Amino acid sequence: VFNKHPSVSPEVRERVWQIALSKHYQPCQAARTLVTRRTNMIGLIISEPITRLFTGPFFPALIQSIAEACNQHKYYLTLVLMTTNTDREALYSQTLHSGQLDGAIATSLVLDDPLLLHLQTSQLPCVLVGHHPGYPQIPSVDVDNVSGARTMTEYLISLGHRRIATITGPLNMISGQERFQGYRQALSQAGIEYDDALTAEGDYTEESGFDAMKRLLRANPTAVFAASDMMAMGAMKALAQTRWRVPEDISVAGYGDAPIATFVEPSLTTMQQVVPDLGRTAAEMLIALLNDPSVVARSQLLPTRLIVRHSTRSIA
Amino acid sequence: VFNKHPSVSPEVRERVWQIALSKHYQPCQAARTLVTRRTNMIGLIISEPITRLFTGPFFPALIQSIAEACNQHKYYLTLVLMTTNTDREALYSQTLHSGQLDGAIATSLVLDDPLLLHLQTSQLPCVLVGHHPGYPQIPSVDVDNVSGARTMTEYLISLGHRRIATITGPLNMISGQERFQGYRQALSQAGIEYDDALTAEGDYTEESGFDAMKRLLRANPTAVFAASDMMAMGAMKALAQTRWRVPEDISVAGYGDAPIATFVEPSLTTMQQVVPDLGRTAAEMLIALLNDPSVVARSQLLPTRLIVRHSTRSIA
DNA sequence: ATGAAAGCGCTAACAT
DNA sequence: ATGTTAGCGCTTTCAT
Repeated sequence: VFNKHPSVSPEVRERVWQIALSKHYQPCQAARTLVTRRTNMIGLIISEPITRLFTGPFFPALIQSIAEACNQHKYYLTLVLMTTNTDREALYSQTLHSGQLDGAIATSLVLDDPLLLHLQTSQLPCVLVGHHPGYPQIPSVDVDNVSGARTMTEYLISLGHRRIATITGPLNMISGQERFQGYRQALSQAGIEYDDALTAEGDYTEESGFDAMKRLLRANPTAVFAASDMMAMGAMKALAQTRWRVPEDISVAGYGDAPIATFVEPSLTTMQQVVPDLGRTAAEMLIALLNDPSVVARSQLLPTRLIVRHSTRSIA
Repeated sequence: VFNKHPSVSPEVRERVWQIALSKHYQPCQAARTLVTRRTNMIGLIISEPITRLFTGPFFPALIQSIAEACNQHKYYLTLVLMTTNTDREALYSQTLHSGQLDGAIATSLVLDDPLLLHLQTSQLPCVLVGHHPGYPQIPSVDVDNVSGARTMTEYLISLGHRRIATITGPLNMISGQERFQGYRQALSQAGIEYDDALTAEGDYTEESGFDAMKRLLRANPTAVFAASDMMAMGAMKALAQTRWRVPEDISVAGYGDAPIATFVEPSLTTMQQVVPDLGRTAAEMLIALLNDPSVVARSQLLPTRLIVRHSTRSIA
């Protein structure tokens, strides 16, 4: 009653406030939710086997930026993680339909992710981090994977490289496919024939980059474009083991601008993706949607930028 | 009514279930909470300026392991992060008293953290990751900082080092103080006099390690013990810039066994702390407490283990 | 300007 | 074994 009503005041107002504060009174969210139908809770659903989840800096940065944006707008963030032994169906329907969440941000979806259907039928407002061509109506924020990968590959070509290998991301994820696509676009635009022996699939982790590089060595590339910095670092580790020098014998390029990429010797040439922008944009998009369901959220594609460091060199 | 009652069944049970499933029916948590007084929600409160938060692998691993344990026990995890412009008092009292949380896990507290008082007055069941001597009654899980740091320092001493510098963690945090204390214990046990010029305070970040190392160089150490791997890596960067070779000219040791520490050249000697164990233990402790408030949770100290890699060498 | 009352969707205790 | 009912703590509406 005394919560926000502008009419009650002159009388006891001040005294009530004092007492409330001193007793740490907080209105019970559950009761409030029951009538207002709002929880002020946003769920971040990371639909990825957890083993991969926190090996790179991407998710931490994403979580942080989303949490920050949520806090700023008085929302809470709850983390919905998939564990290996989680019953996904159960978790999804529970999470999405129990009314615990005002909205959801989902990320790291595979192409045929069951979450997408759940999201649709649930009618829960949501925003994707990473777009999905099969569900264009779900608003999303993403980096421009195709053009980023193309830019990097073009850069390697401009350095005189012809035998450019690639370590792709998981090809069952959009980002993996698109970066691969960008790579092929650049090759074909430069009139370089695509060679299957120069492609190896990874899963964004360092280990997968290491393994992929070992396989690629047989094809004698002069450069390699890895679809994530972690894989690029794994590749460099494999190269070091086999006494290839970077960048003298082979140029290595990554994707994502992981802070760690400045550390390795030589520091890694990479495509910058501003993860905090991704997270903040997604959160603000969702919150705008929640505050006014009539707004039509427009999906966004954030730019990437080439960062040249010391792991690539010209072979002119 | 039909939820779990063991008596209702034989009749329509099955049909009701089918319909429920097909309509994605989920009981409304808010209403349920209102009467049961349980939310199945656990809050992870990270009481640290976010700038530091995700620069290392510690928090990601901690979050992941806690989330995993929570999911396993049908709890949700909500993340309570401090942003630079957050009103801490408001956030605390809201979070702790609004009944949104069945319990809390708090970490990264500074010595006089206001959260501790809030936690006490709120009566909310909670577990600390990282103990606090001023609040021994709050159950906690921690790694053995003192003995870990002592072990590492003893190891450096056993390698023949005498002029051992240290880059401490934040001295307003228990872990920072204790690792420093372990370092001093080892020195004094070996009869080496403590030299203030060989100590520099950092804040666990790589940048602070870099800066600290620059300052320490004037004191001509033959070894340096950094209280975190990230600081050790910053130190190695500073050393590389000034042409000190590791480990030929100076040995470098870290703390925490960050995965990244295997990457640097040379790979980093460090103290292993099993972060997933920290998180899981904390979560399970809290959940046990929630399920049966009569249990008295016993604080735990998890062991650390010396991992010798290539950044340290004997100067015998 | 203030007080009273209805009802959100559930659970638990009770009555059949 | 099943159906009925009270009330959890709030917001909102309506009556004073």
